[in-house]
Amino acid sequence: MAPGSQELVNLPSACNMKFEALTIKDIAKALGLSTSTVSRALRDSYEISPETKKLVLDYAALNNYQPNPIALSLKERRSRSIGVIVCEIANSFFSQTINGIENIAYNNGYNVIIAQSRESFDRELLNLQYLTSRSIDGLIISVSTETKDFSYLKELNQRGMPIVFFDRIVDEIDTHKVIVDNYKGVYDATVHLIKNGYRNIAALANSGQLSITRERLAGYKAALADNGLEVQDDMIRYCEHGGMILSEVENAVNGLFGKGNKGPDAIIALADKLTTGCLRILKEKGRKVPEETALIGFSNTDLTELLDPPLTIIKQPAFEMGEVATSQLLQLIESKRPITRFETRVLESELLIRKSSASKPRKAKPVS
Amino acid sequence: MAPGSQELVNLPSACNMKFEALTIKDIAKALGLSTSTVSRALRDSYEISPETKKLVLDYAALNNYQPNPIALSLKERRSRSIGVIVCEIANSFFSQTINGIENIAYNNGYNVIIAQSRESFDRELLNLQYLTSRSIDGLIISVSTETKDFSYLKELNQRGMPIVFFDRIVDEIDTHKVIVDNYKGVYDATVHLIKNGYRNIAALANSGQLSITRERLAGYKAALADNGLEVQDDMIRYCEHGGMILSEVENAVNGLFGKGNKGPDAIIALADKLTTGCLRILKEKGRKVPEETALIGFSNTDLTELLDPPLTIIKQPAFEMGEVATSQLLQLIESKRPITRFETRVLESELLIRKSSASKPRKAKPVS
DNA sequence: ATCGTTACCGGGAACGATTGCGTAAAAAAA
DNA sequence: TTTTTTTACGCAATCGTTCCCGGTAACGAT
Repeated sequence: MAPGSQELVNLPSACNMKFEALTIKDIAKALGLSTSTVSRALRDSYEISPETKKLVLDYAALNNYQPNPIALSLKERRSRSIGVIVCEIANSFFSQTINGIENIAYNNGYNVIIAQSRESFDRELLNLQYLTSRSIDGLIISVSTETKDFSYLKELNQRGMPIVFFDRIVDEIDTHKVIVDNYKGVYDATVHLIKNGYRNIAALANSGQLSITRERLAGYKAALADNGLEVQDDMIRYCEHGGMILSEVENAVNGLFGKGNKGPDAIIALADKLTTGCLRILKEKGRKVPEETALIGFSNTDLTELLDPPLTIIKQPAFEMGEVATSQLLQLIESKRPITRFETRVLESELLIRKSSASKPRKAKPVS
Repeated sequence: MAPGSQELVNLPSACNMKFEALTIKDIAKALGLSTSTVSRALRDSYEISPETKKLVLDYAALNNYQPNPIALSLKERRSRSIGVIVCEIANSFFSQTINGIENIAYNNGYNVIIAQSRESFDRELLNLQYLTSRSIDGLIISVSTETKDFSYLKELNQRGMPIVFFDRIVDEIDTHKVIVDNYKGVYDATVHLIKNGYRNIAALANSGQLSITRERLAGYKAALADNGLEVQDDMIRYCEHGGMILSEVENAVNGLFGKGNKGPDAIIALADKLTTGCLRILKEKGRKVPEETALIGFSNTDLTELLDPPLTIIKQPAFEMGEVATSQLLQLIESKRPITRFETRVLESELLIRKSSASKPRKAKPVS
């Protein structure tokens, strides 16, 4: 009896208690071949005769053979999965970024393992260890607002783990990065406020060591300076926990309206969570937006349009950022020879002007 | 020379091009032991002398040994990862659920692979195949609004894949499930509208075959009936794509305000995406909320409070739902003997009353 | 001195797939 | 017909880990 004429139905029966996938060994046994032959037939090796190939291929197709990715991973010493660490996925910016990441990753046969730092350095470290212990092939990360110590990431990178940073990048680690032009985005937004008559503009920022904080504040300061306005240090407030705790934002905003000063007539919030947090606090304090205090800030929620008032926002191309980051990472992973020249892709942010930054009703004299 | 006195520093050097993890074999060689002994020492077997154990354990700790999860997976025929399919993670409800899922999963040494169906049946199927080919140990899923054919899921389940449904469940597949009391949630919300003077209440729903649609509409109809109001079929509109396409919501809402009828004085939206979508359309149409049309709906965004007007919402305990679903799944996965009795956990939703459903200004006669 | 017990440890076969190498048989060249 | 080449396949090692078998000491009991 020819091998192929055997019954094709002796696959693991559907009544098995536990799902047992068809293996290459099963095919070999069923067809009276060796596993090597089956493996080569499936990979379309030239060493296998057309007849045998057809036999194997047909059997595999009929019984829905799927190569075991775990065995492959062990053999090839790669897991075909990449790790992503963000502070939280419930944040629109990050969930959109993840969409972009998954888009590219899945198309290239990689799966994505997502972890959340929740703006905590400890959790970030924990996630990092977890992910590396799950032997990921590469890492995409936007560091937490608490992170000051990058030694672990640095060491990981030096030991050969491909890493791509996005949004909150780390200057001292040389690798691919994706950001928006934070300087320009905030500069333009600040100028927009100034043009609309605001003169006492405060900034609400994440912790100072964050790349986005530095770049965005630089844009803010430059815009003020270029328009003859003084940069006042007490008009810049930092939120060490990135607005994860509302009371932190509350303290920051209250600080702006502290004793003695009349408070800012506009606030620019330099992160998603801070923007909506700030609006919430302003409403709680009963300050009218934009009449008493204008508000503008980074955000990627499409709900900002429906807020009261509709919020002027700086929007990042989150989806695209995820796509770019993943392409860069896959390049690092799949490159034959080590890559030494790294790129930092800078995308453009978008300023969506709405009511929260409407022209200031001028009841006083024009600006000095 | 005693085995332990060897140098402990000949680990894979940090200058390796590619990160090479320490294996049990390396430890064995370095310590002059066999791999079996090292393995047993690490697992604290009684067969190993305390001295040898200490030797191995110290060496492992010093050189930061991490067992290779892939090799373990291959040996134990389990991947220690679970798949999650939701329609989109950018949806607050789902991202919060995922938080709950990850919380439990990570604490139990599982990792989570997330896939998005984007309310498309085809993508759901694709994800399903992808996840199973990545040999996940179990699946948590909320089916897409398009899904009418559950045969693939059913077959998968019958072949032994543990599955837990949440939110959008499938009645015909017998397994653990987590939902909220959709009937009661909508019933109460509808009664709330009636109490506030609304009489012509429309419902905006996902596609009709979805479990949540059926349950929620039942609550809606019962509330109307119990209060002597007639259920009008043209006051119920369906969105086959779950509001992923805004024009779909627009058509549905426009249908409500069609020719001849004066339109509803209140709308209850039976899904997150529909709620905000509906508000957007109402605003575009220039209809005042709640004066002309009240709005109430499912939502889990904390931004609804800041909307114009602040939205009355039915909020689901998303985080808890994720936790419960994961606990159930782990129970299915790790149970020694097959589980035949399944539970459907029903949690309570929360009605947060805000301005969008405020009492109707009564200019007419009280109700008949 | 011999046997049985206990304590400790190693050999080697799995898990599922790939791959270098060896080698039959068949085909081609001599 | 003999030699060489080609074709087509199998054997066995490998990846990192576990675990079933052994096996060998030491020790007390007989």
